[in-house]
Amino acid sequence: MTKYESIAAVIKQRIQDNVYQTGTLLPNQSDLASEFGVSRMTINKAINILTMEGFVSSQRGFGTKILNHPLWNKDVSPVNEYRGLSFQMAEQHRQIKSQIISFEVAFPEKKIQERLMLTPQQPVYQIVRLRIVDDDPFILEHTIMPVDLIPNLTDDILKESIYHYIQFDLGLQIAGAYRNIQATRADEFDIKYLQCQPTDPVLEVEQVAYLKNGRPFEYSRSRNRFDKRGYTELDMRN
Amino acid sequence: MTKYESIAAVIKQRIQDNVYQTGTLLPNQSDLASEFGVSRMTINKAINILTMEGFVSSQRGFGTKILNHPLWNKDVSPVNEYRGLSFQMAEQHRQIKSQIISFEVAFPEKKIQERLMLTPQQPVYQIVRLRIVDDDPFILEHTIMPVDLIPNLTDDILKESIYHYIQFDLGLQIAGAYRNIQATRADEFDIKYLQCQPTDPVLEVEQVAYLKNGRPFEYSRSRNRFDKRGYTELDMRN
DNA sequence: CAGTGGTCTAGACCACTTC
DNA sequence: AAGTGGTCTAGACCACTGT
Repeated sequence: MTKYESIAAVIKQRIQDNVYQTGTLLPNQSDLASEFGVSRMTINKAINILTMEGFVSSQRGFGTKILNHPLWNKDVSPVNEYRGLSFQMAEQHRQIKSQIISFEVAFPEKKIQERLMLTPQQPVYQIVRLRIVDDDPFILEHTIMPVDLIPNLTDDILKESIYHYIQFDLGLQIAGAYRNIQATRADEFDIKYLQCQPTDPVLEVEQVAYLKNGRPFEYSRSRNRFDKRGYTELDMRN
Repeated sequence: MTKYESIAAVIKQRIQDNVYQTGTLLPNQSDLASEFGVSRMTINKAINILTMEGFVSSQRGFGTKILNHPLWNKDVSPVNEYRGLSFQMAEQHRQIKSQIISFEVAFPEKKIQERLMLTPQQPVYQIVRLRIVDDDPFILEHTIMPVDLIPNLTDDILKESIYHYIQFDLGLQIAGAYRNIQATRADEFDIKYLQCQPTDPVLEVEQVAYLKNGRPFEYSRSRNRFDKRGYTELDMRN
């Protein structure tokens, strides 16, 4: 934990505890620097974090205003995506179960070769999981990963969190992801496992996730019941 | 234009010109600092920009690898959203027309009062526009904005870019936006103006956009023909 | 005008990777 | 051990805001 991260956490707590009130200004950066006994650049970095997370907004020559709008809660996507759906749901005290529909190894088809930068001879896992939240079918997840990058994948890991396994057990560093979100019609799989009607729309999140070394390690298509879940994000900048 | 922005632009150009090749490492930060005649922190900030934009990925103790994956092109969303759809389409050399379906002033209903933080007595614009790209109906956009914040809105502005008017003519600073993306069924409006079938799914992007002073200035629902357009984003971090 | 945040410097120390 | 990027400092100058 760096200094600017801890300071950001403290200020965030003060906002949530109403020590700093919504609509008012934060103390100026010099004062905060004195209080925390750090240089102003460190305060600046802390405030940048809070800006990206939507807690404050700075204006040169004026100050840093506290926003903390109730609309955006912890459900917003980018922040939580890499901790996986399991983590996200636990945070909201919701029970998540993962039912493994299929779990196979095969050679990748052409589109997957391109997306995951593989040769036709590099085997991949092909996983289909149904994510069930509070006993309702929620998301049907088709996941494809290169075997050489994610070795020794087991049923037990799939039932828990793949992301936890990748980051903590394998020690791989995630750089980010490319996503494409679309509305589609329900296909046979959706009808069967998500228990939806043939005429129901489905929200599909297609994702390619990358490691810091540049290698893509996951291609996934998450098919969401349209009436159960949307994709939410907070997009703030300096 | 700051130093780190110009340096980021130069390095980006070198990547696109293959002076720095995909898969190799960037020169180290000290060398780049010498070359550009700036301190290393400035180089670091430049590289942070390139990281967020998906061009490179750094690993402590190793170096900064050049990614530049062909998958993500200029169509990715967060970067372009605030320049408006007009700008985005112009960049891709596509012709966009905006047909004004309706343009009224009214008192806001309850949901809008909450979203835009208004009293029942503060009037809002209610705008419905059909965005037509290359002669095909693309998006049906329902936009609601407070009159006091965005005065003197005219048909001419609506046919061009609202975002240009807000940022350049009114001089307002945009902080960011909250979005919720869902799949829904086509309603009567969609069928009529997007020319879709009653059973077609529709991709709806619901957005509340905020100014730096904390005030929300826009609530919009963009209804996209499911077969014409998805929502794409690149989500990279340090 | 005084006060604010944004940028920038020239160094420093440290965590980490690779050999 | 050598080299890398991440953090941090103590200052400085500047652009911008309010009155």
